[in-house]
Amino acid sequence: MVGRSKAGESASTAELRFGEFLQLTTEAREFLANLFGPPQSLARQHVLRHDGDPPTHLYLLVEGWVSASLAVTSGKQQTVKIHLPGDVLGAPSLPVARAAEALTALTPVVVRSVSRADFMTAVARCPRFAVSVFLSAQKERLALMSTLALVGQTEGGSRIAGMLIDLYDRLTVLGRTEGGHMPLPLTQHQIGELVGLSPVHVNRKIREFEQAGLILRETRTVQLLDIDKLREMAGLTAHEYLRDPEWISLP
Amino acid sequence: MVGRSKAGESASTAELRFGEFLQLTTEAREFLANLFGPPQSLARQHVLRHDGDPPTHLYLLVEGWVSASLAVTSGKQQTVKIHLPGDVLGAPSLPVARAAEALTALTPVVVRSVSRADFMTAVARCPRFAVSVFLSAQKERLALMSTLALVGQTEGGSRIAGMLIDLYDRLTVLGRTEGGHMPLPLTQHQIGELVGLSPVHVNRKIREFEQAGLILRETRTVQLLDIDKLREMAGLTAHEYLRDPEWISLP
DNA sequence: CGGAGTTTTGAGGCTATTCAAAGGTCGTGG
DNA sequence: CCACGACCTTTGAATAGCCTCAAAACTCCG
Repeated sequence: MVGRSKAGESASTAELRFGEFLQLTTEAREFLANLFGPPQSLARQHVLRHDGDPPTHLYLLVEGWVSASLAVTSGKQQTVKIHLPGDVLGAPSLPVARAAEALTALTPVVVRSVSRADFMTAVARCPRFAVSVFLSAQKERLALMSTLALVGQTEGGSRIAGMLIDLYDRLTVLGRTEGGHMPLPLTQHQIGELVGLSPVHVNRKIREFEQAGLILRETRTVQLLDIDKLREMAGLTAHEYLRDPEWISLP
Repeated sequence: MVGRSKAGESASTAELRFGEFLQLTTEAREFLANLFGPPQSLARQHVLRHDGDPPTHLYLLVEGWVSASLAVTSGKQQTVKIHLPGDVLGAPSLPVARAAEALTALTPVVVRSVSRADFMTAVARCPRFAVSVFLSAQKERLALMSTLALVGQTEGGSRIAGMLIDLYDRLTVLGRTEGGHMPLPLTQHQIGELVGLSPVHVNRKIREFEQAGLILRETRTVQLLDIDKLREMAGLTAHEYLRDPEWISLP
């Protein structure tokens, strides 16, 4: 693992996602390594794709955070997903002529791109890949459904707790948390766009959390002091994802 | 078209969905006809699946309306999707051990079921089917993203307008609207669970809509009197879905 | 050190919620 | 066919949660 090359690391990012539900064969590893283009570095604030752009490419996020957001008339924006390393960006707009979501780098990022033609060809040619990306898409649906439930049915405190727990759990899988400690490179304004609250109200709630001893803020970082309490506030049932389920028989 | 058999009608329901993005081959038609089991009738209020149940099957909705909803602690519920004829029910829970969404018949319904094993085998064996269901899944993600944007960023009136327009457009594709007229077999409580408002507030807003001359209510039916105005209130950009895009090359 | 962006705080107002109760509608059983 | 009960809709009043506006304090980068 030590001294692995840049290309090697990128490949492992791809395997992280596409091997999530299915064991990867050596052949599939080979296949994945060549599907995505070379790593590209982009600065914070860079817009990978505006909404309305023709969705010609998908991106594999290798490093950094990216937001996917929708504009509503009245100038407001809803962030529908915070993408973390390993995520595939831009897939929801595959079946439409103009991209629905804007993709914006929240931190400096590294991505590898693939044309939608190449991506869909891979889906059609490689059953293992098809099953994998199909199940990933369903997982994303579940994530959106959970967020919708949170935003639609709970008050501010629960929403923010839910957002923190979601990011914490996902970062933990990536090995990027440590004793309740996690990176959080989001402004309070951005948190508001994520959970459907005004920046001012986000501030008051976060402040309450801190005074209640639930969290501790540092620069671009938070420490979750009472994860169980936060999880309970969010009030969502955690999902147990299946790996290599017996009911999938590949040809 | 006249005097078509029950089985024939069911098959056409399947083709409606799976031929949405791709032309169906005769072979694929054959394939689809045998994938789903026989039509089953279920009464209104019947729960096809509780949340927490093992998600052993998917369902093709042939006739009627079905809601997919998530429970949050505090006893509230968020309806994440109103399913109409042609929809596939239950797919989001494919990758998890216990179903996240409950599926409830809002009207008397007819469904055809398929085991998840058979469904996933079809994905793995038939590239055309894989591409089709993959794109359908992305379309569902877009729908959820739009709903989330509506619920997260707009006030009550816009949310209800958005819900009406969404259902109107989907029913129109199915040929079930006529001059602004559409079926609406939802209680105001259910509308509230859909858009994140209390039943009382839903009532007041709907009442306002009626007094403003935007809609006209009849039993289990609404007439949209000013569709353009409602669409503007919703404030979401409509998506242009692609059929048989040139960038999909099948083996 | 300057300036842009971010966080914090206060005040007032609006939207939506809860609770409670009355009035309707519909299906069902007598 | 009518009467009853369950559910749904409607209305009012009080309250809670959140928003907007505005300005001050702070942070970070150049």
